[in-house]
Amino acid sequence: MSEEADNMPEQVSGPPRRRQRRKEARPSEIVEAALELFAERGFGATRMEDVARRAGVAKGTLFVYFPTKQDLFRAVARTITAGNLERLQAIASNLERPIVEVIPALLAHAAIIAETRVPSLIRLLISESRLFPDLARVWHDEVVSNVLGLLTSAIERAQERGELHDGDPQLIAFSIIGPMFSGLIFREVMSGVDAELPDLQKLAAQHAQVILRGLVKEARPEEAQRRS
Amino acid sequence: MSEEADNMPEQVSGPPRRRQRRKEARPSEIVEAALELFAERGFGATRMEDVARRAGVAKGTLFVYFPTKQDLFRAVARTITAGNLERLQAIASNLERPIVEVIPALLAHAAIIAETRVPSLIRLLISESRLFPDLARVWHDEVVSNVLGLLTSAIERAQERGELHDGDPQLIAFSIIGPMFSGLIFREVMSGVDAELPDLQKLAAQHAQVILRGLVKEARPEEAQRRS
Amino acid sequence: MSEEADNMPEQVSGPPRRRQRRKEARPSEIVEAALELFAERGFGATRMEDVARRAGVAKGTLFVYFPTKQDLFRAVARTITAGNLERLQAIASNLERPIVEVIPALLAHAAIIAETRVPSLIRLLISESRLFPDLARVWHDEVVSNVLGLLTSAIERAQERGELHDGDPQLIAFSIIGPMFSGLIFREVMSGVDAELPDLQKLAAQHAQVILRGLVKEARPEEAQRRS
Amino acid sequence: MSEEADNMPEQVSGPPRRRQRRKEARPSEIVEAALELFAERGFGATRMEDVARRAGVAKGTLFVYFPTKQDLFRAVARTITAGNLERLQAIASNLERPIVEVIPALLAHAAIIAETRVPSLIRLLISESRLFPDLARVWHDEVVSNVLGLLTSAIERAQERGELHDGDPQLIAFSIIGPMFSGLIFREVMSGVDAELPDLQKLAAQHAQVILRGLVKEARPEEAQRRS
DNA sequence: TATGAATGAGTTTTCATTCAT
DNA sequence: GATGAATGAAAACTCATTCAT
Repeated sequence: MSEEADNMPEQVSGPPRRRQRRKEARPSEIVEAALELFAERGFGATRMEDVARRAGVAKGTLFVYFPTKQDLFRAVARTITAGNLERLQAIASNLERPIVEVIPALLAHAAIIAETRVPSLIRLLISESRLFPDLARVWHDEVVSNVLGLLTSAIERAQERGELHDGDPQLIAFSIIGPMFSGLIFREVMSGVDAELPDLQKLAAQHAQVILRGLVKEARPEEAQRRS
Repeated sequence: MSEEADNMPEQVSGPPRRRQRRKEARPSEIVEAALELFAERGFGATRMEDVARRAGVAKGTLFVYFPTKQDLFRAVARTITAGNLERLQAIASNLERPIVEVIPALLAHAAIIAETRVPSLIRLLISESRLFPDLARVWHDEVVSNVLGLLTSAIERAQERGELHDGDPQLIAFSIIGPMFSGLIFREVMSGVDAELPDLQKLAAQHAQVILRGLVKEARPEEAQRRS
Repeated sequence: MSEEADNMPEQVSGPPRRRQRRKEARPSEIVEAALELFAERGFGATRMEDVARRAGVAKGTLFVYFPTKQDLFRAVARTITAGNLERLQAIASNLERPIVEVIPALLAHAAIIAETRVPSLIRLLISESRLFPDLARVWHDEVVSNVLGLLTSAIERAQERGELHDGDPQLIAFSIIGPMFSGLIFREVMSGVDAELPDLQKLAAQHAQVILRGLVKEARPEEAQRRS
Repeated sequence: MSEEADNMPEQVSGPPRRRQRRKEARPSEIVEAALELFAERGFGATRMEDVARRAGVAKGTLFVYFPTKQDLFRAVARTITAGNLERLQAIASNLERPIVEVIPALLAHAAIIAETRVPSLIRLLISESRLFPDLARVWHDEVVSNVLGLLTSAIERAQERGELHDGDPQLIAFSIIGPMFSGLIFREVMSGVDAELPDLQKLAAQHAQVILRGLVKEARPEEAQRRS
């Protein structure tokens, strides 16, 4: 397994310039380093010393900004949440379009996200929400319920317009997103296994087709696709 | 005598369950106790002492059967896998039926599984596969690829029979199972949050309807349902 | 300054017999070692590692019996208090005698105590009651108020019998004991200084004479002394 | 910016007292702040950061004037000693008067001192003389031996004049001052306990009466008092 | 000089693991 | 085998002290 400080060239090279003063930058540098390590190894298996090393600061410096390891983790969690809030804006702004366009776009977007480090952050949140119960709450309130809420109301509107079949909109949201989420977790967990990983790009495209065929009333999803 | 008894650390876990002293059962009792605790708290946050207490044995006894904590975890992982293999037999035996029957049954089955402790075990595997890379491999080889494989070939056969639309069968499998898997993880992670949790029974029923409509060629899924 | 492990011959000699099992004895051995070091250096300047070394156990063993350093200190404080309670019995049993006998005996007793480690324990309590507020309370309730209370009521009885001059009995108690206490503290604090330290034996004898002359009505304290 | 501000450790000590920025005053302001904190918490439990905050300067500034924490403590000790030297002058100038006047005045003076912060300084010296052996020496040479010396020679002169009974003058000094010293320590240590604390004013008056009766030859102490 | 962010040696504390009984 | 007291390496955390600004 790879030790830390392997892919952070600016750290190891040359004599470490000591005692740089950059109070503004420090906390976020530390949070960023911690985020990487927590995502790689989880909370318990990450040592403060490793975080310090990756952030390029002394062990004690961490405690200048974060009194305990748990506080550091909470800051990391907040950063993750905040980062995803931005992403939400982009999604939200698209949800006014016709549902037959929204769904493929949303799924394609999910496939793109899967190429970022978001999947490993999701894995982190799934793992550590056991030990940090409020983590699940924050993540729910600030991210999950938003995505789900926006999608759900878009579905409701489409149902009211008679475009979609009836059905609980929240569950329909699961029907739409679920396969992408599962694929993303699958890839994340199985990345080390030399198994055939699902191509999320293709999954997005194919699932869009299937789910639209299942959801859209009287519609030839093929036509819908063609239009977009 | 025990003047300091009030200073001794009190464990969070309940009263020690003194089980029947059956020598042969020891290892599996220990594994069972460890399974519960690992699922509750994760590998890192579970102390061997807690496992011992819950198993009703002395700390040292754990090491008689499992040389290290990691070995204990591997035994736990093996048990989880084995447990699910049995479940697989049941699923497999049903996959010969017409696909319009298989899919609703499979989803209903997933909804039932969600009521067991399987979801927390899945969470455990998602969490700890970071630290135990072979865990992901074993889990993949023995469980996931089996389920996915069986379902995939059922889909292939149905496609060959002209019952289903074309499409990558493996990705179709994700379209089918993904929403249930996601709902199950959602419930697991958000159980502590007073949020509206998806009803997996309903999700299974509704998703079956939607996905069949999306997948089945020329078929009125309603008819399919009626037939079953 | 003398390093530890200097006056504990049985510790250093020979290969340390490891892993001796003496659960009964351990806590008190540790408390005893801690007591010595706390008395020598105070709470803050005593390292747990030193306590462990002096007690002849591993660092971790301390934490088996005392979850925190503060808990260890509290156990030490309790031991000190308990030890002095025994001493109190001896004093109490003598207080029924005529006051002219009681006072010289009490002062002589104080001079003897001064030869034990009690003075350094008193110093410890004076020092650390700042950081451990309940320490002062316990010490007051269990020791000080007892000594003072017993002496005070002996004085009251003597006043009622017309043997002693009037006056607040509690303050008279200070007049009696105060010089011995002060001398004891003086010796404790100044022991390292090559100053002339008061001989507490002589102080006890002389102060008895003086204070009796000041307290006893119509009495020739010389006669009182002669009788005893 | 200061996103983590809420994670920063909040100090127990009050709001930073921003004092006038008078360069010359700096060292003594620092010493004063340190004096207060050392007296409140002792040397070990006082952090340099606390001292800086209370002195209204930056942490680094302390080290401009005092190379180490121990040096700061020594400066504090010197200040205490110096402060008391002044007090000594006042006492000394009175010791020429008749002993029956000197003793009550001295005791009354002690009762007044008890209302200042001197008792907590005495406690500090008692506590820290363990770690700072020269502290005891300085304190002895510059304060204690002076008081004791002056009082002792006053007693000697009175003995030579035939006013007082025979006896070791130094021990007589303990008989005189001891109760006040003890009462002062008692109040200091037990101030947090809701116990009955001795009234030092009354103790001074009553002990003066008692001790004079015990010390003065052929004298009615009542007359002596009346004269003063 | 004054500052306060940064440091790192030193302590406390944890807990998997050992081993005498 | 079973036990649980004891261990000690490893981790979290503290704080006097340094030094770039």
